[in-house]
Amino acid sequence: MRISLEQFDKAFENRVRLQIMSVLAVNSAYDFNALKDLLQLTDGNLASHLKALEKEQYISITKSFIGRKPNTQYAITQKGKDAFKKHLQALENLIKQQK
Amino acid sequence: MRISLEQFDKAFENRVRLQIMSVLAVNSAYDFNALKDLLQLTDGNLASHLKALEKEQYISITKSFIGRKPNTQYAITQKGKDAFKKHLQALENLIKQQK
DNA sequence: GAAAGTACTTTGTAATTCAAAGTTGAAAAA
DNA sequence: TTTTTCAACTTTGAATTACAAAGTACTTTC
Repeated sequence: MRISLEQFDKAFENRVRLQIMSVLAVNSAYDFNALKDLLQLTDGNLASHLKALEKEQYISITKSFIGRKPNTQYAITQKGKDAFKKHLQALENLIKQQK
Repeated sequence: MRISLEQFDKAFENRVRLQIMSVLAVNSAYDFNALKDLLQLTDGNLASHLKALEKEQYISITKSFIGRKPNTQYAITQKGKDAFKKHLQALENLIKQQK
């Protein structure tokens, strides 16, 4: 017997990125500072994880101003949704085997 | 709101170790070559992942001979069971939020 | 004009991952 | 009895990843 490790998405192996995707999957958009607060990360670290997800085209970035303050919103893309769903399915299968 | 990233176990972040734990959770024991075959890894790579899990005391190692050949068996410990269960619970919660 | 806030980027260091090569000890083959 | 083989590692080295901290650019508020 063999197990394919490729059912799991490398981009979601890190728990910060897993959580970011989880948040963006259930919220139509989320901004930088709210994510930073939610996940308790330094801004540099958060920015680099977001960049990694953007590089995979799993999230999109929209910059604007709210009042006079700059605001960056992150949203999941269709590609991101598909990939995340597939990853969760793989995790679910693994969990199911345990029961 | 805040999310604790610590609900996820660092030792299980890597998908090789996640799969090893999954196999050992449902099999009372598994040997080196069977794991190697199952996961399609080089022996060095597998040995290092097993060592990482042993270091956490999540698995135990039993060396013996089968016929005249050396055989190393790996088994999950109680500590490993508890940690793995907790990790799966965290994953399950994350999945549940998506539905 | 100084300080503060947003959202980065850069820098530097430490940790992680992996393949490949080397090692050990016992057994089988020559 | 020397050699080869096999199991199960350990070591090495290189690439990648993760993270904090510091630096940057632009703007606004004091």
